[in-house]
Amino acid sequence: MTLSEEDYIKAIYHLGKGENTRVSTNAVAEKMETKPSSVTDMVKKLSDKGVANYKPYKGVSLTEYGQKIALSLVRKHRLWEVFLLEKLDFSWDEVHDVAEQLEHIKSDKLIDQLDKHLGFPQVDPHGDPIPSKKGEFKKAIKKLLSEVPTGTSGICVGVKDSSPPFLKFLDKNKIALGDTILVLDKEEFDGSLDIKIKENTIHISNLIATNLYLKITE
Amino acid sequence: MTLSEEDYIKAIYHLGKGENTRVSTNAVAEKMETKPSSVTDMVKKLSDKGVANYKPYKGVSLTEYGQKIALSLVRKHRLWEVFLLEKLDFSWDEVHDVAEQLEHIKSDKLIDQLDKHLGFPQVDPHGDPIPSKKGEFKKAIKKLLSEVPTGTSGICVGVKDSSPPFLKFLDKNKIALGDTILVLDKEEFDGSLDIKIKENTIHISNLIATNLYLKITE
DNA sequence: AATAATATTTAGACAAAACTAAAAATTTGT
DNA sequence: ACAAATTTTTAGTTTTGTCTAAATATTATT
Repeated sequence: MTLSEEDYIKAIYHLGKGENTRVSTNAVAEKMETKPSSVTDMVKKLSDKGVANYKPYKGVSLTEYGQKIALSLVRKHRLWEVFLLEKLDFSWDEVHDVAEQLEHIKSDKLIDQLDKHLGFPQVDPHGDPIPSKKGEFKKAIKKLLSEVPTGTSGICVGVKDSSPPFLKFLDKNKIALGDTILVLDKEEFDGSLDIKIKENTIHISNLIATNLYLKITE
Repeated sequence: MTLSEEDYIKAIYHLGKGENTRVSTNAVAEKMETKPSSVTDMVKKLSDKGVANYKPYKGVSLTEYGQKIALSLVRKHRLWEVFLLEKLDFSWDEVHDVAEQLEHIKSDKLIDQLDKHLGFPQVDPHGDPIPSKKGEFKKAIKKLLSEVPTGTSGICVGVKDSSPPFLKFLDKNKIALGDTILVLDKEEFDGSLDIKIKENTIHISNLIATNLYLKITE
């Protein structure tokens, strides 16, 4: 697969949210920052190659083969993200763009050894699961911290309220995007909770918990 | 620079052996495994871009700017080679092809952090020096083990005699390509020497020493 | 159900990087 | 120095991936 073909495969995969749903030409064009006519040309080619399933005016989906390729790209992307964050001290928001380039490197040995070097991680820095070599992986869902049951562990991936006072609060309590959070206990009465975050145990109010998004894998 | 342009720049650089000498169209074509006419087109383009200096029928050389680009590519290539060998357990002969892809990744932070992660190595697994961020580096030369003075340290990069008995000897004495060798002592009388190789000190005959190539940086 | 709005495809063109075949310049051999 | 051999360039094509503009199909509106 060429670089460009791989990018289209990934776009179709992500627009279909991992399900094998048809996606529209315009949706792909917007995601790829290209024109719909270019998309038509490319999905025809991908169809000829047995990667995609294209019906004029009806959108595209990936074939089994196409999904395999997509999952292998996702695996590579997420492993590189872990590498950049853990070994090269990149920050949470810097990893994506470089991983976008690294995912196209072609070498099975490279990715197997990278996986080993990183200790076979299960999720990337954004809390998304890393597909296995065979393409198996658990789904991840995003939930408010206030909505998960006691005992749940997840990765902090976003805030609902992004006002300066709230962000300042997070900073003061050393809660950052990318941190792993474990819910230790929930107080029925006021909805406050005890959480473990980076070796520390802290107590937070319900208001805080209703403004923090967690990504959890089932 | 595009991927293809970068490959041409590297080819011109290496054919000129790092010196800023003119190289012929045919030489570039052979190295790039392409046709001379394609080279003519490309070097014209590189000239227009201020990267190369092309005179019809007289060959090409790199401008100052072109040399900077070449050195940055060499730096990236060699750092990735060290990474593959030291962190991902690649072998001596597997690193080149993958590094050839990785060297095109565009991210200054990536390469700076990789350098740090590897402990700022001075040479790559083939004994070739790694240019600094600014493009400075020492020259490396290849010499027979028998010809270097006592106290010299270098990397074993090749054999003159590649007959099975000799290769078997090397294997038995645990001498492999990529190993660092330090010359401890030379015996005037028969030209035999004491060398340190991977924590072990061994004694080898002159015949052996005249068949092993070492790469040393001044 | 007819028309308007939107989405998609087709047709034709372009830039990058390669190729082939033929022409032109340079180098070599005598 | 001149013909032969070699090297290099030019001119014209091809492929990949993109674009614009025009045509066509689908969906929405009244």
